Formats: sequence, structure tokens, C-alpha cells
Amino acid sequence: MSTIFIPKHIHPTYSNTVFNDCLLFHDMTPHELDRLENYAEQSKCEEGEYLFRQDTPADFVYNVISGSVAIERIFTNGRRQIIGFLFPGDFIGLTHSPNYDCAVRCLTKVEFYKFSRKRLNTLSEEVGHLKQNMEQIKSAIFSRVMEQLYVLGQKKALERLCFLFMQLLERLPGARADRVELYMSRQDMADYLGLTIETVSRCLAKLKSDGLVAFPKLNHLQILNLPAVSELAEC
Amino acid sequence: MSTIFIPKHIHPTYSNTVFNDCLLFHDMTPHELDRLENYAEQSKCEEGEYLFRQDTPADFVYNVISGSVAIERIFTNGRRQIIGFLFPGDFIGLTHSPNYDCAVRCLTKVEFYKFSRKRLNTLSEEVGHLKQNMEQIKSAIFSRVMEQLYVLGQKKALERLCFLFMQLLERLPGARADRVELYMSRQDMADYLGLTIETVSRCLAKLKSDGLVAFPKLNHLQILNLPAVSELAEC
DNA sequence: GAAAAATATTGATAAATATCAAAAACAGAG
DNA sequence: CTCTGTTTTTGATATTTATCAATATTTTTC
Repeated sequence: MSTIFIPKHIHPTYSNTVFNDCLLFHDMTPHELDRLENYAEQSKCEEGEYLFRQDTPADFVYNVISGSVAIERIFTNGRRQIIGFLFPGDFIGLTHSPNYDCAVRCLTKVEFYKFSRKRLNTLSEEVGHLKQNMEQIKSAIFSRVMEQLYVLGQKKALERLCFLFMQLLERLPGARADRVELYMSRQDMADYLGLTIETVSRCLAKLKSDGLVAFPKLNHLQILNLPAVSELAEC
Repeated sequence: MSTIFIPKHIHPTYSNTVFNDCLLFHDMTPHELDRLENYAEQSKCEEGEYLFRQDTPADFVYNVISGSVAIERIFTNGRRQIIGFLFPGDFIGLTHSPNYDCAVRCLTKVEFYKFSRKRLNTLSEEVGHLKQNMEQIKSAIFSRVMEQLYVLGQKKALERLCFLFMQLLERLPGARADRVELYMSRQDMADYLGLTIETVSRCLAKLKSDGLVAFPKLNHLQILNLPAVSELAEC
């Protein structure tokens, strides 16, 4: 598996124990959660910084507490493709390879928990739920990447953007149709969707003039006509 | 994880035990291989038939002995995206989800080994190598899918075709630059590369007229200028 | 082996997107 | 608040790819 962990995630409540409600730690007993908590180290990273770089030792697994990151893959010719965006609750780094095969860049200030991958693996041998949950997360991630293949292979620019919007609406904790915060730049959107920044900009203009969306602020998206945007995204 | 298993694979020699040299069964003792052999059931499937369909119970893992298959994913609107092609030595069906998330269609007559997924999982608990190898295969597959994201997101039609050719050259057992058998139709190539059949056809014509490739027969590709094709594929 | 069916190629044109260039909007520093 | 640098938008045009239609080739059937 890879470094990317993008589970379909219901926003965790970190109230009691830091891991409650989090998909990876679902169904675990209080005792098990306590043990896990001992393994976690909380830390943070500033906007623009990298959590880790491609081809460096994959020693840690991360769980995003707050903020957003972009998963980037650099290719031989130096160009990059953004593989996905991750948000609070999402996991990063559950790869099997010795090195990370992607880089992770912070789009905002990011708070996260950091686990030793080795320890997490050891623990997963002992705690049945943990292991099963890890597998489930991987399944979900792979499923999402396959959907993205379809998006890049078959959809038009406008549809790709709507797809991104729907994805953000579903995955950003606290997002509502009238308030979706876009943490990434237009260039990031372009690199994610396989478009140029100009095409992204023009599609946004079109969606605006058609009354499907509005931008009270540059990075604050309002979806005015959800059925229409959803329809374009599915198509 | 998903149903797709596309290990970077050195053609297995099925001479002594059927599993020798096969990535999944690498480093296993003769005793372990014997045990595994008991779990395998050999079978075959005709061209055009499906090994399995999307959203059906994922009860078996397959290992291709001979022939080629296409991994297809059908989306809500009924359109399909080909996720990848599999060849001798490749594994299919090592998903974690209860159902397959892709369909597998035979491009040719296909011979394969069939394992009960449950049994394979049980065995992987006991045989360290097996489990590790399974993880490694998944890593490789995921890595490949990410590369494909880049291909669909960034490359032009001509480059995508060259990418496919290089992939076939590397992965088809026995393929050489002057003899790459294309088991898929032009439509399959198009659905894999996110193009139309006409664009595929025109790109082939261009590559031919530029002297980079030749087609002694419709599905028999000769790469005449390997550096040039490789260059286009990387780019 | 000839006819029919399926698949692939080619042509003309339209649509979508990229490219290059300039203007506008925005964000941060002082 | 104003200046400066960056990001975004818009405009004009070129390139790429899709679409629709016709022809050619290959495969299948009898």
C-alpha cells in the first residue's frame, strides 16, 4: 500500500480520548485506546512545509487533527501530480514500502498525531479491530483513487471541478453547501484535476455566471445549486 | 485494498512447483509452497467472459497463468474506465472489501489458479513471508495506479499511447521491442487511456508514419525506435 | 471462399482545453 | 492606508481532442 490515507471520515470528536470516533480506532476498547494514546505524539507543521518528502524513510503514520494537506507525487520529468487532499481525521503514511512514495505538503497550519509505524504494526497484530480497520481504510482509499482515474480519464473540466467541490463538501468536517472552505490554491486544484490554472479559473467563472456557486471570498465557496453541481459531478 | 493485483513480475517458471518465482510466494519454503498448492484450483475462462463482476462477493483470489485480462470499473452513469491490464503472474482479487469493486474481463482465453480468499488469509497469518509478499504486491499496485493518475492528468494522447506500449513491453512475459502482442482492442486502449478510439487510431498512424512503430499485424506491435518511444512515454 | 458483421482508419468539422499575454484582485509589509 | 509582490482572472489565439460520417480492413459465419 501507499502513503495515502483518505478514509471517508466522520469528523472525530477528540473530547475524551483523542481517538474516539476515528475510523482507524473504531470499535476498540477503552483499554486498547489508552495503549494507543501512549504511542501518539502530537505535533504541528506550518503552511507550506512538508510533513515528509517522497522517497524518505516511511517511519511514521500521521493522523490529521486540524488543517489540510496535499499529497503530491513528483515524476521523472520533475512535474507533479496532486494525488489527493487530506483533512481532519484522515490518515497518512500507512504504506508498506520502506520509503514514502509521495510527499505531503501542508496547505494550512496542520496539527497532527504521529505514530511510530513499527509500533502501530506491532499493536495491530495484537488488537484485532485495529488491523481490520487499517485494511478497511486502505480499501476506501484505493476505491477513491480509482474514482479519480475515472474523473481524469472521462470527465470534462467543469465536471471535474464540481467533483472536487462535492468531495470537499463530503469530506471537510463542518462543511455545508453554503460554506466550503477551499484551502488549496487554484494551481493546486489544477494539478489535482489535470487542468491548467486558466481553465480552472474560467470554469469557476462559468459556474458563477450560471448561478451554481458563489465566492463571497476567494477561498470561500458557496454551492447555490447543489442538485446541479452534484449532477455535474456525477455525470 | 482493491481487487487489482498487478505486481511487477518476472515471468514465473511453473516447472517444479506451480508457485516458484512468483512474487506472492517468494522466499517461501518448499513445505509452505506445498501447503499452498493444495489450496489452489486451476481453471480457465474464455475470451470475452468475466472472471467476476463488480459488486459480487469477493471470495477468491486469482493468479493468471496465461492470457490477459482487463480490470474494468463501471460508474453510476454506466460508462466504464479500464483501470489496468493483467498478465501471466499477476494477481487479482486481494481486496479487503466483502465485494469486488471491479469487474475482470478476459481479453483472451485465460488460464488461472483460484484460491479461497479466506484460506489464503488464514495461511498468511501463519506464513510470515506470504503476508509480507501480499503487502508488497499491494504497494506495487498502488504505486502503479498513482502513475496512471499522472498519465491521465498530464500526458498528451501520443505520450499516453507510448506509455501503454512501454508498460506492455515491461510487463508482458516474453515481450521484446520487435514483438509486443496487443491483446486488447483499440476501444480498450482508449478506455484505459482516457481517449476516444479515433484519437487512438490517429496516434497510431502518426507513430507509424514517424517510423517509431510498425504493425505487421493489427495486434502485433513492433517498436522500431525504442529510445524515442520511451522518451515520449516518460515525458 | 464469399457475404456479413464487427472493428479500425481516415476525413471534415466542432468543441474543449492549453498557451501566451495583459489586466485585475488580493495579501502581506511597512 | 499604500506600496509591492503574488495570485487570479480575463482576453486572444493556437493546439489538442472529440464528434459525426464515411470508408477500409479484419474477422466471423455460412
